[in-house]
Amino acid sequence: MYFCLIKEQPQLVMNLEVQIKMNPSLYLRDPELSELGKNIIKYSIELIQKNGFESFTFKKLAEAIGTTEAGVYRYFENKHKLLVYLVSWYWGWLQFQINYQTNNLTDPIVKLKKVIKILASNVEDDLTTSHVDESLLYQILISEGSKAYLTNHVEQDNKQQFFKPYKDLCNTVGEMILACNTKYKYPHSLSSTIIEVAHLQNFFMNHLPALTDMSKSKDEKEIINYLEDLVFKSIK
Amino acid sequence: MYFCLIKEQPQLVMNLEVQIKMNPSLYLRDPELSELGKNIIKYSIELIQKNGFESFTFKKLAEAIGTTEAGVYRYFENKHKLLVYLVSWYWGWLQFQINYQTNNLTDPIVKLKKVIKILASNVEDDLTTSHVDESLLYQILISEGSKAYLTNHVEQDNKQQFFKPYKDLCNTVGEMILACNTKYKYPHSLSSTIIEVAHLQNFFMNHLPALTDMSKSKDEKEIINYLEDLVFKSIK
DNA sequence: TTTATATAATAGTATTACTATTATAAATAA
DNA sequence: TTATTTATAATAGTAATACTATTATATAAA
Repeated sequence: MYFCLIKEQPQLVMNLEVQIKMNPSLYLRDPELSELGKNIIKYSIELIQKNGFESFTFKKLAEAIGTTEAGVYRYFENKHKLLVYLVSWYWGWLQFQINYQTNNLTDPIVKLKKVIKILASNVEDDLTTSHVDESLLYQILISEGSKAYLTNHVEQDNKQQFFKPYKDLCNTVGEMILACNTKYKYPHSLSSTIIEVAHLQNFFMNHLPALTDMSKSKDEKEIINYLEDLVFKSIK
Repeated sequence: MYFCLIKEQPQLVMNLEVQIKMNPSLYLRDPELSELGKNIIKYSIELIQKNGFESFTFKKLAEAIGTTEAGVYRYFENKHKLLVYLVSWYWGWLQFQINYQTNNLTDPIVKLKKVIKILASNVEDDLTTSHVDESLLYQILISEGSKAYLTNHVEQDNKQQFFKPYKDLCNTVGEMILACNTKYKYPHSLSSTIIEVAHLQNFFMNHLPALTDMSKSKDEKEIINYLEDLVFKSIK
């Protein structure tokens, strides 16, 4: 299980809050368990989205929060692990969203279309996760997501299960592809292709429009159309 | 024009050498015009491929070559511009390869298949480019290629035409897609998708096999099969 | 009350990414 | 020829980054 519902302030109201279960190897101290920890998550999302991962430092983060550099280091070993934490959090949250939103659907094609839409859409901030702005996190995934695994230490990171949420999601989508056509030969590859291309085309559309055909409208609906065309022609 | 044939050692033999014309904004001094410059290219390819771009520094490069850090800084402003230089060089070289190898083909489908193969294959070292090992450079493109544009300064870089070779290649492949089916709606997006997915699936196959269906064989021919399936079902 | 334990702040260090200054060599002009 | 410009290279820095070690403070248990 990757997520659970927890009660907060049980003495006041039944305030259900979604919490994504994270791999403990990603952090030194669980950021969910303190105000400082939650601020580290909140402000790192803001800073990385605003200035990019390269210019993001723990010193700048600490200044934004009003703590010291060492304060941040007590929670995360380095900025790369913090990025992997944020990216994993997003995959876990997406997994929850997909399960939740496709739960009631029976037609596998309708289901897969819904998933493509979820993968390629900038969501509104989910208010059940107070310190995480999913909309900003989606932007981070587009611009910085692949940097979580494009390193020289991917294989060690993989051994520590850092990419399990991504692989789980890829499996879920792969199964939905097979539900449409059991004979399709590349369910996992197509699944990772949809996920990555959704982000890439979004980045290109906004920054390098010559690499897409969605340059004029800059509308993510066009990316959804392109992906639907790609996927359903492939598995038909 | 992005490439030309130049003569070297004309007094000895007609030794034709392919030279890729590079955007002068990428360097402070043209590395092609001196021994030190050529060594910077050669050893940066070796070091980045071996240890990854993050751990690559001008100091380590200088030590490998036998010069000083400041010696490298005379050629490149920073390591990111050097990466963009290498990536651009590769796209220019690929453009040349594609033009050269599909020149004689008339059937647009045969032509596009050839292009997919070129895009997804690890080439052997092209001996006409003495100081560049294309095979290592291909590995760099897979692991580090997207870092050339996934920055906060993409748009400034784009204004300086840093990504022109990539866009030109994307256009060439896009035209070949249209030659197969003039009514296909997403030639540029499909083109950038093929190029990026060729690299991504290769990386996943070798490092995160759960994200692909080519994990057992680890054979790039399977990536070519997957891409052919994807492309020709899409444009049919 | 003492002692352990957790947490936080201070003050460092090694490395990275550069830059400014000085030195040397080659090319050209007087 | 010598003087002078120009180009190139080496030395020695600096500011910022990515950490770490040590010390201080607060809290909780014995």
